[in-house]
Amino acid sequence: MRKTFLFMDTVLNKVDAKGRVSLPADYRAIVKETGSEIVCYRSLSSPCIEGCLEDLLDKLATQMEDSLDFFSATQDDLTNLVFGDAKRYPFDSTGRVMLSEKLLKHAQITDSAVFVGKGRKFQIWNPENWEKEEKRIREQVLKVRPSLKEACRES
Amino acid sequence: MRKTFLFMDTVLNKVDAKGRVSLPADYRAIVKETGSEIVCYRSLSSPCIEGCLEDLLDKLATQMEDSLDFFSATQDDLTNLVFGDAKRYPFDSTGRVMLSEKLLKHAQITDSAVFVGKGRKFQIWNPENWEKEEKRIREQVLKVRPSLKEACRES
DNA sequence: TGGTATAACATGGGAAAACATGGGAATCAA
DNA sequence: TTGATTCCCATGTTTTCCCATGTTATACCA
Repeated sequence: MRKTFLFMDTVLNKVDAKGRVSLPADYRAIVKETGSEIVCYRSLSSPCIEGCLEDLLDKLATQMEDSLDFFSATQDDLTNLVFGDAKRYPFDSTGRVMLSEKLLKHAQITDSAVFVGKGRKFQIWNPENWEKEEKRIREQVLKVRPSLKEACRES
Repeated sequence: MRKTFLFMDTVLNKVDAKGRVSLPADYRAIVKETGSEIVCYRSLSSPCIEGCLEDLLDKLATQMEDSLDFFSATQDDLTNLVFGDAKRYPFDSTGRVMLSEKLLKHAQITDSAVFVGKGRKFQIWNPENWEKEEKRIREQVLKVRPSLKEACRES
């Protein structure tokens, strides 16, 4: 049994006519070993799909549940947004998930998609969009190089 | 056997002439696997129906019982309202619940309803109302974005 | 090192199961 | 009896499951 579970690497896969995509093998291994499930939702900040293990969202739900604040308005908004958009995406015996119309549209994905590891989460991008985004990020990082340490701590 | 039980996603279903609605399949799976029951009540803050597992209300009751002086009188009143309004909603063999006149009226639901996941709870909205509400929430959340980041980083 | 066998993987397509939904019969209460 | 509620069956659609194929990566042996 391994100790760490990190979504890594960048993998390009095809999206077929039914909206199915192969989940990278490494990701599938994580799901199997943790006994959890993949959950996806529209990224709040970028035109991409974001995914993580259901465990992560469950932690969030437990925090809310235990906060002794059953009727908080702020919590209400947040939970609606997060859980209302998220959905389980189990993969079949060949390792594919079926992404919904809503997600594909948000990420402008048609016939192929790029999986990008982010540690505890991962993202799914339209290939061209990701190319631009990666370039943007690299430039941005170089620009703020001196305070790079700082920036990483934030996110 | 899964580890986590979260109401998620946004699902639009029809309400037939008898007042019956299909409970989303994922929700039914949760009910079956937990052996609990769906409980619904009128939301205190919004024109919608709120639902959860009976287990959750039991937990709320326990919290009230164990830390009486911890809660404000207001919280106490709110809890009374919920328990006074809540009722079990079992589903039939085809997976449908029959929502009461009272609930439907409160949520202004006539011929279709939207189920919105909230983690340990879920809501049922009139489709048009939900559309407006979601827009409102998105704007609201973006406004307080920094604290959202905070919340996500935690988990 | 080079070449081959083997396994893992991505992907296409079709069959089977699950699902939402309409309608009717049976049951129950006023 | 009337109206409402529960239960069951029927149908069309969507989703899931499973088999087949080609490709890539890995392991093995000479």
